[in-house]
Amino acid sequence: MPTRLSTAFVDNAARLAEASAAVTIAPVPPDCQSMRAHIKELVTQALGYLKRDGVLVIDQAPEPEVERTRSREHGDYACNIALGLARVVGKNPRELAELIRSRLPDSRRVEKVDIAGPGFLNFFASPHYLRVVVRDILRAGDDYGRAPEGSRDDVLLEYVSANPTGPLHVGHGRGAAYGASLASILSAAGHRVQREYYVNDYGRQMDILAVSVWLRYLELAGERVAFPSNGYHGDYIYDIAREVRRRHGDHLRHTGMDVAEGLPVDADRDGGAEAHIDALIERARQLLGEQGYEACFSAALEIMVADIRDDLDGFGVVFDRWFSERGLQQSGALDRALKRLEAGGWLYRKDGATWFKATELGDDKDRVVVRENGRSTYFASDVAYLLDKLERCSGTSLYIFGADHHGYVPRLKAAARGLGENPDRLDFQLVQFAVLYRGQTKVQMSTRSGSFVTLRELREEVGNDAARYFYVMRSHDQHLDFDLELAKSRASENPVYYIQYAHARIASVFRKLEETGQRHNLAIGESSIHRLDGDHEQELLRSLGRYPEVVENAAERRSAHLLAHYLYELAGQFHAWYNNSHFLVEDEEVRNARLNLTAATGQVLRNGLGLLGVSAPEEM
RNA sequence: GCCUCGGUAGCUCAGGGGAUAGAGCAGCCGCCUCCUAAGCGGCAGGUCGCAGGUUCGAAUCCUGCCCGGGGCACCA
Repeated sequence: MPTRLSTAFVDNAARLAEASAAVTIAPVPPDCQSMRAHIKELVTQALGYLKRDGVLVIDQAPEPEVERTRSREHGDYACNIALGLARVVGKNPRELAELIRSRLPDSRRVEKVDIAGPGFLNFFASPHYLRVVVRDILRAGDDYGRAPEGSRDDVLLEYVSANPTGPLHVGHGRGAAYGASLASILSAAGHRVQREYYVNDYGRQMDILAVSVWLRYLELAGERVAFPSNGYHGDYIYDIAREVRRRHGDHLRHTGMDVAEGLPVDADRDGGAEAHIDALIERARQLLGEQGYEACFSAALEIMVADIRDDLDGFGVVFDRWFSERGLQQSGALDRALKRLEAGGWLYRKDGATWFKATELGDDKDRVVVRENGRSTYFASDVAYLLDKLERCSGTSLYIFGADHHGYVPRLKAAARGLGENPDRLDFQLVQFAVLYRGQTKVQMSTRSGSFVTLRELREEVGNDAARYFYVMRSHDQHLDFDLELAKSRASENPVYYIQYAHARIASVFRKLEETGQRHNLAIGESSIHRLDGDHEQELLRSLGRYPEVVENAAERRSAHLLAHYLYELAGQFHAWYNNSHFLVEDEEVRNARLNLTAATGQVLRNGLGLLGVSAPEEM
């Protein structure tokens, strides 16, 4: 197949775009595209030609699916479009494949195209392309694999959003690691990403926190008070109480008698514990007054949020905004959202409460938005926050929930409909649970037993790198067995160390080079890149070239584990090559070509690990 | 009961319409005078839970069943 400059096909593309609305042209120049996207476009254009010339009579050409082949015999990429389209246009698949092939624009990235099996189009990457991969990587550096910002729709990603009533535990850790990695991946794939943590700083659980803190505060002050069974029992409550004492001295002190007098019995049966703690909250409000209560409440909130934030920061998990639920009330956003539902006729009153007609919008039951007691529900805040998000973000509002929250999906979609918004702009990713193992034995997660439960303890035990990687190495959609022993192991069976070791080895090659007084000459390496003809080298080249589409794919499928797997594979290919051949050879062409490939591999490992929040050490 | 995620090698998991189903670990056998053996190579290992269906083609989609995780608040 003769080669033509790729600009030619861009021109073709532009002309075609005018000729046929069915053909859409991506705004990304071909050299920045992943190979997969590039081939997709070649096929799309061929279909466009066939359609324009009346050879194919179709309304809308389907978007071609291009996949990497499993076996080398089938080239590098395969497209099955002819198999799917054959029946629609009444031709046999192989014949159709031949037609498509005949109209494929030339590309220097494609060596040849075969028609195989029942009608697959098999694309073989050109040697030119494979060589250019190394050059591109070394030139783009940290930007290799990054699509231009804004080339995909904007995403507002909300994740973690754990209640600030206690420290993060290992379950939150998975959502945090997954969310942070996904945010980076989406951003690399060209989405503009806003990361948000929704702080539930309003409602009964927060009141219980405030009261728990206050009671511990009284205890520290020397009062004798019974602690409610439904309060927060963790030791961290004492820490907060100490801080409250430091700030407010004895100003919030009342006698144990005054606190306890006339409260319903704290009993497990018949909701006694609930009634007890509610009464306790009321009592705190009375005794402390609005200001005193608020002092206690806000200290508890502030300290807890600061702790969570510090924890996440230490884990490399960051947010652009910490969105306050209370803020929704204060700003009037909540009222506005309810009015919007009201205006659409989606609210009604029953039993003294205000209900949202979720059932008519796809949920399985109606939801209360304002309780009989006049307080709005958590769901009402959710609706208000949703509205706010959809107004602030032109694209997708992406939620990362623990799997136990899956029931929220239909009600939030219903809310979107009720607000008059398109529910397809919401995307929900459910993160399944992680179970910790120490070797073969399951780690019990009870707070009581003192075995570890917090994210911080996990990070301290296995380190941030292992924790970040382990959390995302399985599909988020899948239960995760997290083996602490494996995570700490410094051997090849531990995938994090295996990958990091590959990176460290690469750095060590360059250190060794310097020690021997030699220099890496990029230019010689580039012009000699054709000397990389060994099987291991060819395989590495192919994998390196695949990186951008791995990122693309991981973003589309919201699957960080695809990147984790890829890096593991890439590291494996490097180790195999390393063991199989020497880099610091006499021949200056071969040496520099190999050093270029080595440097490129290091760069891709670094970029990929960076997206996962894992460090790429120079030595280990 | 309803909703949801799953059942793929001894174990942990990829693959989620396509061409001979893949890794790692565990098992067995090999590889350091040489840039990190914290590594590499080889062998062995599978009725893709079961039964139907759709399709030119099903581990993959649909239905039913069996087995497991999780969820179904005027809680947050």
